[in-house]
Amino acid sequence: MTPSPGRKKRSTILDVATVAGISRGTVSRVLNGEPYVSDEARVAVNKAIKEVGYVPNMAARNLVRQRSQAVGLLIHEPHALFLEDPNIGSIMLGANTVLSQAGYQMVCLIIDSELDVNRIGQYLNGGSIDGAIVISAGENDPITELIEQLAMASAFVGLPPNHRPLPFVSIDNKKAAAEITARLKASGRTQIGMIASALGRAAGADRLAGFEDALGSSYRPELVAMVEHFSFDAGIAGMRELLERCPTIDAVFAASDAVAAGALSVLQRIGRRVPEDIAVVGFDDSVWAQRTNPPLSTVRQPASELGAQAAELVLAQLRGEEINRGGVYLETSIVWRDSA
Amino acid sequence: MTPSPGRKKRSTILDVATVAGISRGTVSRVLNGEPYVSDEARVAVNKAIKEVGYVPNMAARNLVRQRSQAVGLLIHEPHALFLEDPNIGSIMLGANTVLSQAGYQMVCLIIDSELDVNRIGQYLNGGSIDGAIVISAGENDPITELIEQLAMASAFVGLPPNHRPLPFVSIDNKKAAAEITARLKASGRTQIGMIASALGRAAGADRLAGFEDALGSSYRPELVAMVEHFSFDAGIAGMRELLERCPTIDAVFAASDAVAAGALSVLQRIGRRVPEDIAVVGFDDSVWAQRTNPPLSTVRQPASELGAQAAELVLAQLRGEEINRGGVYLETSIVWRDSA
DNA sequence: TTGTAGGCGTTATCAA
DNA sequence: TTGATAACGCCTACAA
Repeated sequence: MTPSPGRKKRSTILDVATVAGISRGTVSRVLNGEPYVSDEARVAVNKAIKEVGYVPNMAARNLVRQRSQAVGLLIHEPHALFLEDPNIGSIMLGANTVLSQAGYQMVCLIIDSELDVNRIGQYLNGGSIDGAIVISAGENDPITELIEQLAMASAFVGLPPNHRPLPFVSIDNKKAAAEITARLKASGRTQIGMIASALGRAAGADRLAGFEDALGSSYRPELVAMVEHFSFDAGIAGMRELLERCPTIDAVFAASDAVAAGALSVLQRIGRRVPEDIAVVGFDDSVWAQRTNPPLSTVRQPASELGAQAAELVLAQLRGEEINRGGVYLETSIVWRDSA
Repeated sequence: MTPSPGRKKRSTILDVATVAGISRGTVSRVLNGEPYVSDEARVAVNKAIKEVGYVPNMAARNLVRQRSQAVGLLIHEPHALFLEDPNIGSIMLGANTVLSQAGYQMVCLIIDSELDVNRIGQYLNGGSIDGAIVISAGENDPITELIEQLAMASAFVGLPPNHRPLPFVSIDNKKAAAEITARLKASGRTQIGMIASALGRAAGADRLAGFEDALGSSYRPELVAMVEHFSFDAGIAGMRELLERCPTIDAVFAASDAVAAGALSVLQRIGRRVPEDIAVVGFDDSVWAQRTNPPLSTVRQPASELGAQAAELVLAQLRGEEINRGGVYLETSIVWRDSA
């Protein structure tokens, strides 16, 4: 272990210029690949750069350029969800790929306390990032307000809270929920229930709305259990509640795969056969879906594409382009496995 | 959607000073909570700050201070693992809590391509972060080399690659693996196999070493299946291989819970009862462990504590303190559930 | 094609 | 206790 000797002293453009025997201006031009530099100079500079181990100081560069060439990915999830939600990882990877290719550094900022909220406010406003991708902001999110006030380049994954008119990319949760519910109905089930989660967020509320829509007049409110999160544990609680309220229930639409997995575990424990006695479907087509027993029928959501498109949206704004009003909707599809 | 009008113009210290009717120096002193400022001035400055909506420009501040008050969390995982590994989320949360309380911004940087490697090299060296926490770097990792060369404040979660003498916090994989294997043996199993993963990394290699140690003379090489990753799919492959090589196998130590879950799915499909016919144990005590059927006996690893301690290690170096040579080891424990 | 010099927004040193 | 003023390292007109 080192006795923490402090970082090595970094060399500056001036060092490079001195070694190369030319002016700082020319060094800078080489650095930025500008035209009007003699090959001779270019070669000398590159040599000198290697020699002194020069790396540009970002703070100085950002200061004068008034931009950072970085985009933040803000993650604002309740603890439990953050650990479970496989979509987040895919979204991150998708966004990173796009930003990376455009020469932007993606920096993920996680918001997990009041302290974080303030600090990140500074980070956004202080010029450390040029734009932001926001994942799952809750209602009345202060960060969302800030982003709107600053009119900074941004893109939400999922609908922005409080219907703020901000750029976003999302799936149509309502439509997708209606589709899979309809399929359940078409397969002959008659007592179809739902474990609805996170009703405080658009994704949660819309899935319930789609469920209602699809059922129409046969919708029975007592067959809906409302739970807090899109989590396994919530699935357990929701399934128990449903069974208690209606023991003869023969189908369940769980608001997410994790919820469905929780529900399955309850059914398994009490000996209900899936799908013979009761059908279960989920939402997300996450890694969970293929690993439950039986594997889940579910709605496939293009998670990494959501991240990628959100990144594109931010980049477009950074380029000063007009962007499509009303947000971007990506297609979902139904994946039918054995659980229904 | 806004026509991307560009961000609002930010106000500077000078604006605040003008409004408050005093000099920039005093404003700066108020901002940094320094002594020797009259109450009168302090009040006037705070009022002016609100009035003009001032937020410090980080680039300028970082430039003059020569530090960024930010710590990077570098995630360098193969795609699949990143999406599955529940430890990563806990580590992130643990580290963020500590850094946040110390007034540091944690920024996660994900390394997923060659492009990323170069860009992040600049990010590290260019003064955008003061220190780095590194999760799961592979052998001959260029970023690790850079960190060592720069002698920058750092902490690895898990052992640093190539035995580089860098600060780290880890569990004792070998010891923990030996313990759970011994327990398996003590429970009367006689044909104990292992699905060993990620042998190219210390965590993977050490778990196998511990397994060998515990078995001693009864160790049988043919009862070890080597797989690439700590993943569900690898567990499937490994279990199949083991069954083929030794159909009478009666216990399996899987190198991670995800691997164990994959193994369980194979056993279930072919109708072997767990734990009656064959015992299965995992490693991590991740969310997977409690959700398999039967729930997994496994090694509990204090993931969020690993993140927290890594953060402390970085902070200590940033304060210029000497740090404990030889790294920090955290305790593990065995959690015995129903799978063995 | 190259050099010069002003300025980006803060902090920090020194007088006052 | 406060106000000038010189850095911090880089980019970018402008002049040469």
